[in-house]
Amino acid sequence: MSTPRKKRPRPAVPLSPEAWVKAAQALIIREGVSAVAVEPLAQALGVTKGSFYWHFDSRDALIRAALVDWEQDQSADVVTRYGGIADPRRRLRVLLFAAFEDVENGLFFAALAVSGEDPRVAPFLRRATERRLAFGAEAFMALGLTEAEARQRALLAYAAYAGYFQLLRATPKAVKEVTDLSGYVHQLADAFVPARPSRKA
Amino acid sequence: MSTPRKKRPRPAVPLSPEAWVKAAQALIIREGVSAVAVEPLAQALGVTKGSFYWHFDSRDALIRAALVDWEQDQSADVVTRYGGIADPRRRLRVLLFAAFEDVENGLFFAALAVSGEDPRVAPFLRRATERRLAFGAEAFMALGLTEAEARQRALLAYAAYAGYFQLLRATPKAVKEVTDLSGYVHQLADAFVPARPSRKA
DNA sequence: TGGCAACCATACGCAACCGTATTGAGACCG
DNA sequence: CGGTCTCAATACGGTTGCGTATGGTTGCCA
Repeated sequence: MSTPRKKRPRPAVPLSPEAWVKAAQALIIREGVSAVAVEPLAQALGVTKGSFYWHFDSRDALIRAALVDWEQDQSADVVTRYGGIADPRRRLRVLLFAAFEDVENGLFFAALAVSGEDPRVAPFLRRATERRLAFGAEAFMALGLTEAEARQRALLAYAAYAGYFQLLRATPKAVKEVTDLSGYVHQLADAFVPARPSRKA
Repeated sequence: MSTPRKKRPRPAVPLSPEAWVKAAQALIIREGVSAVAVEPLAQALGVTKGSFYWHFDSRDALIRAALVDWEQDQSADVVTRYGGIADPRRRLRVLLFAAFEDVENGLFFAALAVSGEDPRVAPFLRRATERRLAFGAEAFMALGLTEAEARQRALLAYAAYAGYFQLLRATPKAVKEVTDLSGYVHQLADAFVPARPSRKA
């Protein structure tokens, strides 16, 4: 009972919109987009709706903001990793390992895929998927595959990626007791990225 | 205005619990478990809640019934297809093709994965996943892989399966414009099921 | 010190949905 | 014809969450 503030304690530091966005993203990862509700979220942050509706126009606005924030991180990441690597084989393998390493991002994507019918989510999911598939197909074409082959293989690799995180999200136990993520990705890479001429049985 | 029934027309044929279960399953495929709501569902079936609560104790009971029904179809299917095939290589390939061919089932599974945190669906999802992974690992071990290798490869193949239907569910356009499902599965099978000794470059 | 803007609480109306209680219509059967 | 069983409509109360209105507290600034 040091400084008895008059009535309501008033949180030490005011909430920024970013705090709401981060909290929403964390919630999306754990429970999906539909779980982003204003009142429970406010309670978790130690405030009430009154605060939320000062920062945002609506629940939808918060969801949009969370998705936009994610999408921007996304593209920044891809560009960063993409720029340097010239050799297409190495590029693909680095991409694969980087993708699987970013668990947060993978789980977020899986959570979005869960709510793919949601009109708020759909465009983000579509853009992310198309961008990634196009990127993969391009890389496989650089390896010498025809466009049709490359797109098919990119879809395959991407499905393995998406499925992995879906399983990790839905039944983490079943996944973790099997592997050794690194071994998994190695298998994936070996199976999908055509090996160099020199290869053993 | 042939037979002017007194007041309410009374649906021609009474609703059975099965009708509710089927409707719930269709809804799960399209919009996920959380979309299974009694009143909208009743409206879609042309009746009201009063009917529903005669057949079922609660909304949860309906969801459980829908999941149980699915799970039983599942095991029946697996047993049917599994029984005959002795050659492990063929067994794996047949299994893969059969799995991808059953689009309904794949989409239903993907929808469940969406609601994996839901305590009502979690056990069903877990059982289905474990059963499938165990089956896959067993088949790969029959091909001569060690247990660790086999489980890893089963996880990989299953992730490709789950991811495919996740993508099909979330962004069908991106998937369909690529492939030719048959070609996709062929690639998958060729990549994961070790080829016979005789093999070309 | 008065005023204004930022930030938040409280209270309210509203909609969707769950579950219960009660009533009612038709079918079958004695 | 009366009873009873099946299936469904209606009406009600409760909960959760959205969005709005309004007012209160704090800090800054003229």
